[in-house]
Amino acid sequence: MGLACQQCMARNSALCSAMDDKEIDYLFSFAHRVNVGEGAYLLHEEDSSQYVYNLSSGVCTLERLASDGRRQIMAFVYPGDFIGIISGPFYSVSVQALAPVTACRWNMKDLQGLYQSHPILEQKVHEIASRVLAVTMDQLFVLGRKNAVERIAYFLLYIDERQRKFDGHSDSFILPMTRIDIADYLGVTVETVSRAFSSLKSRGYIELSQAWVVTLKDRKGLREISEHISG
Amino acid sequence: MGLACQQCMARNSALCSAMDDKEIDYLFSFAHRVNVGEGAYLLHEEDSSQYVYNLSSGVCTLERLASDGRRQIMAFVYPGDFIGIISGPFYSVSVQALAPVTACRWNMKDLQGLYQSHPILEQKVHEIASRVLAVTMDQLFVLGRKNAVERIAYFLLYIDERQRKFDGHSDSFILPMTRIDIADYLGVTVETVSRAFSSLKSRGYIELSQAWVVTLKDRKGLREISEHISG
DNA sequence: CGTGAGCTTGACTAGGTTCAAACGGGGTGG
DNA sequence: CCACCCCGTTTGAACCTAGTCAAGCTCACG
Repeated sequence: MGLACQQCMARNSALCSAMDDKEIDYLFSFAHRVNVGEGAYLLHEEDSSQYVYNLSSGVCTLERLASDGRRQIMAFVYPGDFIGIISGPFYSVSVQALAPVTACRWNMKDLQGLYQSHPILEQKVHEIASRVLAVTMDQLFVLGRKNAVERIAYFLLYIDERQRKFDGHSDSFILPMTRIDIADYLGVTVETVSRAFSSLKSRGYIELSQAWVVTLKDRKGLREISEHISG
Repeated sequence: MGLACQQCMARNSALCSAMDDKEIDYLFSFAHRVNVGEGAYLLHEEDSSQYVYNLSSGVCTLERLASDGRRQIMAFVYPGDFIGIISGPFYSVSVQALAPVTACRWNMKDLQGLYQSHPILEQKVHEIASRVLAVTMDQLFVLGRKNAVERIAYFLLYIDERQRKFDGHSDSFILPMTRIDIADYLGVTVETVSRAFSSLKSRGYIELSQAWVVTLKDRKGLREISEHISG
């Protein structure tokens, strides 16, 4: 377990970075490793929230599905992110793997038990939850007030930010999600996503060597677009 | 202070309800009372988050303002609600009073200091934060996937729910916010809000004796509309 | 080399925005 | 006390963005 943690992609996550190697080993001695395949669900919104997960590898969507089929993706979950850190009876979102996923899982009770000996843990967990709330509010603003192209520009900068630490510091990255996922994240249709990509491409802001390989040619320009700065 | 707490409209809030009268008195011995007038800001998004507030009376908007004037209201804050329970350097939203507001204010440090002697406090605070996150995600779904009339139906049921405990159990309630506020909450324009109200009114789902006095004539119907159940 | 899933593009439609005007109710000043 | 005004709301008409439906394209895979 100790070795696995040293190599874990989540090694520098908000939680782990607060502890030294020995403490991490101790924390992870309570953890179970979980694997789920592409398209499978790590958890469902109606499940009782007894587990907390820390994503080690892969990418997930955090989503909610309406009875009529409409879907809203709340967030994309990357290695190092925590899932299920809520104190309520149920997760209120489902988590689906976009690519094969490995994660560490704790019993909520175990984790809460550790709070007494490691009070920093509880504080960190609260910090993580606060961060999630702030990001969700960013997203609220996007869905409430931005148009299609602004949303895509925002999305690309956001993904760039999130994946930079995995993909290295190049200007290109590979999108792990489909256009449908992007549409369901940004509250638009696939066609609108596609048209916005094409628009940004034809105007020279991005390059698409393949549909899912994006190169940001003009970050500053994208930022102006996403912030609605007419220039 | 003890007497004030007994009468406080927030007496049954998530936090207070976890403690007995004596504990509440102790908790509130650390609190300061704050008043702000209509239209004034209780706090700004860029302020450092050193205080936590508990609204005693009045109603606030929790909002974010873009440089180009676009505004998104994240939530309406009612008596008993907490504001600023985040562990990050800044509030990331501003809080504006729709009507004259009184609130109890704690120093975040003081509150955190109480965690040791009253561990239930920390747990409750986390529960409140979790609830806020879940509600914000409901809101995300609304902005991402619902049309104008569905949004208004959802909004009316939500306000009804929230205000029922203050306005009594009648079918009518008084909206404390303007149409513009509703528009900025639901991610549409004032005109669209107004048209949706008119539509629901002409179809018999609601009554408007004055613009801000709403009577729900058919809660079930409104629920079906807000859930997009075609009937 | 054929197939199919995912992506793009086009033409048309619809729902919401924009701009403009009228309405209504509460408050102020003559 | 009434006329006037102002602000928020409603309504109307034109416009436009994004949605819908349909066809064609690309590329990975069998």
